Amino acid sequence: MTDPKDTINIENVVASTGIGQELDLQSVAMDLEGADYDPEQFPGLVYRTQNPKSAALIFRSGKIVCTGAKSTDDVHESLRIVFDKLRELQIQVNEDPEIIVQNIVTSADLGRNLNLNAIAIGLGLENIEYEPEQFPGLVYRLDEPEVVALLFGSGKLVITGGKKPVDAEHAVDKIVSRLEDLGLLE
Amino acid sequence: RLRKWQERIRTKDAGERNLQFALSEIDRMASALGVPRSVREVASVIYRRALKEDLIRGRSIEGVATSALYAACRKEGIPRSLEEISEVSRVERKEIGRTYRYISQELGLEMRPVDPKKYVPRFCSELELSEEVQTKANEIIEKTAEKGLLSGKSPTGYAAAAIYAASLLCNEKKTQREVADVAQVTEVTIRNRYQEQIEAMGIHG
DNA sequence: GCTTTAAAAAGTAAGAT
DNA sequence: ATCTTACTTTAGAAAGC
Repeated sequence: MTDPKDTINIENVVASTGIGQELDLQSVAMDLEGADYDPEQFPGLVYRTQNPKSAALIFRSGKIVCTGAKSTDDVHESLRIVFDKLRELQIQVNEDPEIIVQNIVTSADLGRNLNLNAIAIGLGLENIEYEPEQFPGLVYRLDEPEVVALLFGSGKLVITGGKKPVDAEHAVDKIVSRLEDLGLLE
Repeated sequence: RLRKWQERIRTKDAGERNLQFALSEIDRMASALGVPRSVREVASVIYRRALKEDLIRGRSIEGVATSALYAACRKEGIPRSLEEISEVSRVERKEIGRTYRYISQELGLEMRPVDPKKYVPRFCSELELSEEVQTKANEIIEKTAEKGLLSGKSPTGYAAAAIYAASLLCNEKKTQREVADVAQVTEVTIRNRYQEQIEAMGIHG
């Protein structure tokens, strides 16, 4: 059987950084083509990169949030593009701004259908949240690694809240062993 | 000092008034839903616990009261869907669901997922279906749920599909629209669940 | 608390064809 | 009846209301 760990795929990476300079978003919005800026609605300016695909939220303070990238490498590549665009507008950008990964969203497949009702009771009703009237996934919060897993009847799952790619692997291992111990993964 | 004393009384009175308002709202909604007195009592106990644990801060009294009633109905085995609950509340469905999940978690209510069979008697009586249909619908729910068909599916849609299927099998046919209306789900949902259930039961209509 | 961004999972819903 | 689009849930940062 294929190891569920091998089915892990990073779907989204959220990271934050800063250019170390204050910005006049109004003028940046004018000069940067494709920029969306509506301060009434949200204080950040939205700038999307195409390759790799991502969305950067640029703030007046010079801080930036990058989301939508498929890997940590893509986050760095996307932000490199954003930094260069800003430099083209004669804006000073620090040499190598520190980029901090804040969250990684992953998907995986256990390869078996899951009986969520049995899992809810097996894992302990106090540890899970399963309200199929509101959402089809069972919400399972792990302490180590500190991530949240959404389990579906198809055996597919989503893991979010991790800061390193290995967090998802550890989470999948723990979930698999716990379900096996309960005899709910057969 | 005298002033502080008055403030305490004022605060106490305000708190008392809020509690009375919440309890009267629970009573009003419970009456509108036609649930027994035991459910209102369970709901008020849940509300008082939420109040004691300070879970109302940042939330509306009405929202917590409605969620307490929703939880109470489930605890008492006569669930009302969020859709039904929201019709007698001035709080919107999404907010009721969120608040319910919050107080359920914080108070450790350990609520089990709603069993679709719990909706069968009420839905069937609204449709004027016989005891035979109810028994058949329960059987369909029981057997298909055992095969894992229930995972992730909404209890009302699941029950509605089983009732629709049972009505056909017992020659007391109700249209998908009629069943969809009492269960407050779409015909598409009934169609989808019905198809899966029939397949799993090895039946053909 | 909310606002905005992106992305997956699967169920449900609404409007169009 | 089927298709498309959209909304539900999870996490996290940003600045401001």
